[in-house]
Amino acid sequence: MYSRGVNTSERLIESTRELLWERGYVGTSPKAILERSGAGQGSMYHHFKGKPDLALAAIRRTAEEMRATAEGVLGGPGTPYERIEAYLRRERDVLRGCPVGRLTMDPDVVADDELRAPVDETLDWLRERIAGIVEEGREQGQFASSLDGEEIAAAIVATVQGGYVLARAAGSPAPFDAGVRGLLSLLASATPSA
Amino acid sequence: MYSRGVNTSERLIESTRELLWERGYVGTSPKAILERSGAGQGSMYHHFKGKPDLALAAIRRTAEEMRATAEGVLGGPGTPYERIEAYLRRERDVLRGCPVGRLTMDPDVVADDELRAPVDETLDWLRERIAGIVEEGREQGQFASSLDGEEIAAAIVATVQGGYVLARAAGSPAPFDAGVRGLLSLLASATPSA
DNA sequence: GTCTATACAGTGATAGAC
DNA sequence: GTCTATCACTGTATAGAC
Repeated sequence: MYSRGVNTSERLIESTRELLWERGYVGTSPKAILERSGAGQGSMYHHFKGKPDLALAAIRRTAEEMRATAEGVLGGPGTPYERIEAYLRRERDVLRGCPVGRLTMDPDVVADDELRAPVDETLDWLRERIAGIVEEGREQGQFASSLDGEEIAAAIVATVQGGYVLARAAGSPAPFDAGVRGLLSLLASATPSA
Repeated sequence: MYSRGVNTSERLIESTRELLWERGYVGTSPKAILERSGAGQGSMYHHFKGKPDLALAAIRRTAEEMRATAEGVLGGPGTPYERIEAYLRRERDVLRGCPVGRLTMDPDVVADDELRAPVDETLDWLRERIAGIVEEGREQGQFASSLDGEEIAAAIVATVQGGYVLARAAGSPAPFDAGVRGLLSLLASATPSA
């Protein structure tokens, strides 16, 4: 429940974001959204065309937020390795998983191009952003020239996304942290001089 | 009486396995299972206590199968690096995702210890199995002694699980393959002599 | 073991009053 | 803009006949 200062449309979107993160698209019912937001049936269908429309607004906002969070770390100070390390080690609520990545396991999201688009664009942007940083590191001689920026970036983002899977399976953040350490140890040893 | 082919209980389990893979636990209804298996309502509740009980049987079988498939590659011939490469490059229906890993995004599976157990045990076994191979490679001098077997194994399994996420987001297997190549390039360069 | 009938809450949406 | 009423349909399960 949100304070009365925030308008109904806003509360609906925020409640939907929470539920999509917790239960996914298939597992989130309009009824649950209404209960959490404190809005009535009529309000929801006044502001949004239906469940997919509201979910789209929620997914777009979550995607934007994830992008901003990542950019805050990746665009920070430090060497390429340090910025990648900062991204990998950044504080996360590991057991909750990634609010964007989890949507890829939702059949109704993947089947709908409009719902999938923000997910695709965000993860694509993230890989490109990291690929550029790896290339930067190569040019500076921090990484071996044999490395491919896009491939390393894909491995980095996959390690994070897969780390969530392992952590949720285990009921503990430990496998996530182990994977991150493993990847960083490989990256650290992939220097031209090593 | 085997003359009529596969028995009903078997068909129910197989149909449930398919649906869990395609739509997850929350997205799979008893009705859909009955339609796909050709069984009637009564048969299902005769053989199984309900949806969770049937799902448990299906998940256990899928987990066993995944383990056998992985062991087939990891226990094969070749150096430690080659066996890990064989595991990473093994043919996969990438866009369908991992039938075990995808269950970790299902709130009702993660919330139920009995349903989560086969998922946990399988991914845990996989990490341990690969960790042993990495240790083997270290002892043989193929991998740098600075590497930690369990950490590298976590990174490997996470790259696969996360690769599925990236591929499904993109609607293409390309990011999965890129991540695998990236990880292998890092592993290949993490030799004591490199 | 399998079938049909039944139950009853939940889902996703529409209609119309205020 | 928001509310309540209503609706057709699905989800999950039980009962009892065959």
